[in-house]
Amino acid sequence: MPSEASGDRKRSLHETIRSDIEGSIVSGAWQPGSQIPFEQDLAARYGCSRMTVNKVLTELSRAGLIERRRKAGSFVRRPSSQSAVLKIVDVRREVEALGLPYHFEILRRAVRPAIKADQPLLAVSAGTPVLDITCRHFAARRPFCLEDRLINLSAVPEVADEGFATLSPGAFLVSRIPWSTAEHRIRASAADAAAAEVLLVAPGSPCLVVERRTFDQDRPITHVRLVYPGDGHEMVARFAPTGG
Amino acid sequence: MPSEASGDRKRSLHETIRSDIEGSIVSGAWQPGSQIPFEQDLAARYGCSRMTVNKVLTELSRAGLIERRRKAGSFVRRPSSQSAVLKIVDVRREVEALGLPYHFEILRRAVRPAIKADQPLLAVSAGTPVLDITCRHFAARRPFCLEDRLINLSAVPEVADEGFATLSPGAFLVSRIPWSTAEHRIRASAADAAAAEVLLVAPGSPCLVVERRTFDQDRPITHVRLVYPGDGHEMVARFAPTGG
DNA sequence: GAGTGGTCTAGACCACGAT
DNA sequence: TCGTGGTCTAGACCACTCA
Repeated sequence: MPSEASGDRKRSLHETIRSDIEGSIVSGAWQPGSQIPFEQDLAARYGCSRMTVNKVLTELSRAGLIERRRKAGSFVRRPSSQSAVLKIVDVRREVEALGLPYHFEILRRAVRPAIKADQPLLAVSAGTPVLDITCRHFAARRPFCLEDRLINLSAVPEVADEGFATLSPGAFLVSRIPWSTAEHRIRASAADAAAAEVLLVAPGSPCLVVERRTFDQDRPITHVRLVYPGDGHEMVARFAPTGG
Repeated sequence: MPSEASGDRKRSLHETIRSDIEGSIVSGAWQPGSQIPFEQDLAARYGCSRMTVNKVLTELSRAGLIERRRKAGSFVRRPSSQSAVLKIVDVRREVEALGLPYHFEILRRAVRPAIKADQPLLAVSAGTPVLDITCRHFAARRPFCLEDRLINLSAVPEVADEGFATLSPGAFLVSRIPWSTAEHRIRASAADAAAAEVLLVAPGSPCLVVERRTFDQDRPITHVRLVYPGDGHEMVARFAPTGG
């Protein structure tokens, strides 16, 4: 199994091991759910110490390719539905990173009880008070992003009194509210009439839509949908194989 | 600087160290660009071996929080403009995660010298041999994704002889080639005529476009553009703030 | 040249969890 | 119970790079 193949440039031992295992998984040679060799066996096979193998398997575990259980061993993880792990900061930071002046405006704001249609977005029972807010972000005075947000007021009651004079709803929440989990969805979508009007694009033109649900210990905090118009917006990411 | 605070029982030493350093960085106590202590100093400060500190700093480096240079030391990285950090495994795994049968086909394949137009995609000098390949991925026999890929043959010469009979180009590369960095761009785009025909959608309909450039130690390996048709495709991500 | 990070070793002890 | 992974050590050598 050790590759030691011809033409391999100078690679460290753990890189070689990792590449071998990753290849076996991605190629399907090691099926999801199947057990991979124990650390000791891999160490013997590669003629190295267990630490070196452990480093590789720990990385693969963090990367989500394998799952490890004490006493049981390590297993190829079933490809989870998550195809992406994503971090997003704040629209303001996003705009300023482009070197453009930023401002935003609140288009709509209402405190109301949650209705059934809210539940796929914000998992609260009907009747729970929510803050329903729409906001438009600008970069260099041009519409940059449309934000529709629901906030669970039973989890964050103090938001009801916030005027969002300087901080946008998203920035306010980030600064005040702890959260434990977030879930993102990214997709391409055609602009509907309302979004097209607000974003100054033609109806039906492609938009990048980012939806995020944020939880604190399984308690829903907020749901936000960000609509970025047209080809203009790119999300750029740079990362290394194992890093978070 | 060691926390050693009350109630920190359950955490391992390297978690404690990581948390301390991460805190100093995100709180702004350690400004971007400033140097952080050497491994030996941190080891002495925490009374542990250099390996333990090295593990933490390697993780932080992979996570993009710090930058490390031999002889010079480790430094707090300036927050980059990246709005997202993203991991994508492989289209095959993506499809199988949806519980759908997967297959792919090679639509076009050519070995040719790089031209100037390639340079924004793959940073190789003109004339360098590249493999230019187009491939269509299917989920449940319906077009799922269109892949246009350039591979730097001077970095990966063995790919020129690969038939991609069972492994798609992406899976093949992952299984064979080490990489140190990848850069992703995600955007919404209107399907052009060619893509629309191959993906069986109407021209101009919104598509999710993911572009990825992969490097091994600053040497370009491959550029790939994945076009996912319509509203159908979502990238879902779940993550926690700690960034593990 | 000298000092840093990058990697690796050959041990060790512990915690967890399957049996 | 007892084998596995999780963690840590106290060394070591090498490669890179700054001075």
